[in-house]
Amino acid sequence: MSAPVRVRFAPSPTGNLHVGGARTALFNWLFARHHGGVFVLRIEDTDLERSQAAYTQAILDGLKWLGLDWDEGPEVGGAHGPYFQTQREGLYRAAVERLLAEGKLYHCFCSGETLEAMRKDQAERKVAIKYDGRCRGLPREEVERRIAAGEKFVLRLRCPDGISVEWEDITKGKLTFTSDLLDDLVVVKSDGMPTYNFAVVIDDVGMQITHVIRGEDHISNTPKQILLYRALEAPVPRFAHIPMILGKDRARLSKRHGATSVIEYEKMGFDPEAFRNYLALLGWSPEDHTREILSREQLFAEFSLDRVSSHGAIFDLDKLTWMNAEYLKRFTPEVLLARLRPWLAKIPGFPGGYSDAQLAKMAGLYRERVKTYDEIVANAGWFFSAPQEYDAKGLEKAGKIAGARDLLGRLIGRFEAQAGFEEGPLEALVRGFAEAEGRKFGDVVHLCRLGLSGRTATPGLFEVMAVLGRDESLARLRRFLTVCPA
RNA sequence: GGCCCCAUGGUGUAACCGGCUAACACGCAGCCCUCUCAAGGCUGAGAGCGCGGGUUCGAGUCCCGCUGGGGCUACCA
Repeated sequence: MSAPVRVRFAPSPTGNLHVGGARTALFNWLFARHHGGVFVLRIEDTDLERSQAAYTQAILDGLKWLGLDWDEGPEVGGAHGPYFQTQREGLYRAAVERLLAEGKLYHCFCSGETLEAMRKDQAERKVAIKYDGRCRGLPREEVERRIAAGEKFVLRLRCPDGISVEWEDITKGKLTFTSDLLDDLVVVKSDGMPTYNFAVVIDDVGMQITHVIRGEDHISNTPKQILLYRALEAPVPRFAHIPMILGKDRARLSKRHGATSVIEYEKMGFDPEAFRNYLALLGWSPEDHTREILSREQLFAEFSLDRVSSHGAIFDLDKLTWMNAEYLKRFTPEVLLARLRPWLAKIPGFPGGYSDAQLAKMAGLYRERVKTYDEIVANAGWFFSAPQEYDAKGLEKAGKIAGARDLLGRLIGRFEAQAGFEEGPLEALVRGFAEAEGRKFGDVVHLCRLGLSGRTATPGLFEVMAVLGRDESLARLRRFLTVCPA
């Protein structure tokens, strides 16, 4: 038995959950579930300037919306907490003291301006930009004196020269870096907070993370972190760097490409399961790639890091939309109604006098006609309030039907005489009526549709009438009679 | 500038350790169905696998170079 799989998603609360982060979280979650491992959520809030508690909540909400549940982390706790980096200062300090005692760190008093000048010079000389180590050999007395004098300093890790740092990345294969190009990275900032690279390593070690699955933008951080693992004499986890999610121009997805945070997709009316399914297929595919609609159980069963592709993937709203529609089509009317309720509630007049059964039937009528939840809001409003106006094109067409108003009048008479109000008999009635009148069935249908909805496009007329009910249908048609072209 | 990653139709992917007429899906076009709109069914266009060299009987699949794209080069994460 190998050690149990422990993975983590470690966002920093400086914004909402982005689709890139969401996909990273998803892959971690799927990997953990596939292996029966543990999925840890850790909040990296060491950037005091930009971190906000509200964002932490937004990220948790985003993960919950996607249905990604974590086994350890905020709200659920766990044996390896705390799960906020700002609450783990003691752990960092202990590590720092140890490394300092072992001579693996050193104090650096260089100011921002000094460093800037150094980099500018290196840039001009077209040489690798890195800290030149000028504080590396400061005498102990000088260090102590300057600290006592209240000078600001950071702590840097002494990086070995001339060695090659490499690891076998699960998705990228063997990756190699020369330590000569690596900075003596800052481990503790002058405000006393650990830097990202340092905190990550301390926490991944402390939380016994076995696999680090993250975006490939972290590849170049990895050798630095490996050096840190070595300094700490801690086991190095496996790494899997997954490709970025890109905009249509192949640049990393950003606001200018459109919506980037998952909350925006929720607001656009996407179903979380569909969104999650779509995200799973961005950079990964199951062995049988002809199947694309995958339940969470199927994803758990089939997810594997070695089937993650190695190049960036463009986020395709069209395909996401298609997938969303596929999900809607698979829902029963009752399930659809349940998911739709928050959206329906925005419609003036909702729920009118309709029973849940009627509402479910209505949802069912739109199931194959809308691709997102908010489309139904835009299209089904007329169910809840009679039309105040009628589609201009529709009226124009009605005007071309000779004697439309009288025709409609006679049809209303027939409806009034009709005992029940089920779609089958209604259709039979209208077909018979059209034939008797020598009219095209379609003309009669279109006239009714316009009268009932004010629209030229709705679900099937007779199904609509059955849901609206006898009284409402007749009331609407009678009103339409007063404005119907003669 | 330096370092690193990547490269199959418009998009997402597939093609096992080299053997294809390069597959699936989205999107697109046309047709069918039809009371509208959808949905559905059928058909089709669209890549010869970034480019150039190798290796091999044979390469999208291996090697080298180039080009292109992306990422990182912070006391941000």
